[in-house]
Amino acid sequence: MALAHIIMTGLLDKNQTGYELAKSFDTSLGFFWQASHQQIYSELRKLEQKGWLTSEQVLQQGKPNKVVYELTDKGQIELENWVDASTKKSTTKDELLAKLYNLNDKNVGSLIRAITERRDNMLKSQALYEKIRSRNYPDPKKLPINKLGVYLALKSGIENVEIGICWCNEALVLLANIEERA
Amino acid sequence: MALAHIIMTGLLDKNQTGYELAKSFDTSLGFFWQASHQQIYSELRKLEQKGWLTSEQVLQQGKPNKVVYELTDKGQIELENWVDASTKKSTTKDELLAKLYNLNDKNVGSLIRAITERRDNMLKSQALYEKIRSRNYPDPKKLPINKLGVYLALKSGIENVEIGICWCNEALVLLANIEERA
DNA sequence: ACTAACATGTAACCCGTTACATGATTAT
DNA sequence: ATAATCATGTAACGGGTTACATGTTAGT
Repeated sequence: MALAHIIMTGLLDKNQTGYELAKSFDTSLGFFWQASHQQIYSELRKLEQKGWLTSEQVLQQGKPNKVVYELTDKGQIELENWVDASTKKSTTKDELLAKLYNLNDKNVGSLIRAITERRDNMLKSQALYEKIRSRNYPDPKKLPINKLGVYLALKSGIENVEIGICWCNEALVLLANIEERA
Repeated sequence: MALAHIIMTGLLDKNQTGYELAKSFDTSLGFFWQASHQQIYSELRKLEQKGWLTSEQVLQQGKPNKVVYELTDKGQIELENWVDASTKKSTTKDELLAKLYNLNDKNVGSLIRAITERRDNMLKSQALYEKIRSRNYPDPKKLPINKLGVYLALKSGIENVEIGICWCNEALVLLANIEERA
């Protein structure tokens, strides 16, 4: 049931469409949860049926019409209950590390390419997160309580990409040595 | 299809039962992939049907009989193709960070408890990983190629829990301040 | 001409979780 | 007594992925 609550979390600050929420899942929400637009649209309809959200059609010209969702009081109560309830452990699915278990002199090249690709992605994420940090959280000591949690989540993301990038660089050095010998 | 290949990876070194593989998913494989025993048993049967594994019944006394699986040549080829194929991005699902977005003076207490629990779990993981490191990888420079990949995966896990623990500690300090004021 | 952004959706399928089930042995 | 370890499994349900579908406007 977590996706439901994360979508509602995305609607705390401002009302949004499914499309906008999907974009959030590519950026800010994206470093701790992934969801496709199909999942989001279908979940939004379920949440409205439960009375946790309301929706409003907005007609547009030159663009498709859109549906803007808003959190209800009932939804807010549900969110609070979720926060207080027990929290599931975080999970990771990382094919790359599994592939590394299979390292040999025939597949070093493929693995070097995969690690390089990961590093490039992480560098992009890092740039994005740092931009958000310098814009919205230049002085973390002065944050009001309602922004502190978001800041902590961002910080976690930044720290993770940082060591992720270091790890990629170190791994690439080690694997480059092997490839030379082969 | 990744679970299939990760199970086969688990059978590279030695033949194992579903039960033993499930335990690996609680420890070594566990920091980059999670799977329940139900998933593992059903996947093992599928893999045997595809001819990527073979199985052998081992009768035991005082314990339930067990089924030991072995990787076939066909399975090894399949594994190699998987390593060379394109790698999916790693994904994370982390409820705790989502809950932090909802931080307010009423739920600080719950969040402090959740972060404390996470830190305790990470400390346990850290102890386990460090034990594995000191036992099997005391001198990483002298590792043969077939152990280097596993070492790199372990290193990634160790680095992740390390900064994870630091992050928890910092977060707890910040949230403790808020709780005092409330 | 082609691609990206905008905006939403259906359908089929596979993956993953939860609950339930069995039954002996060993340790606290 | 109670719980943990060993060892495997079924069934129901819900979550998530992949493929397909539509149609305009703005930029290269």
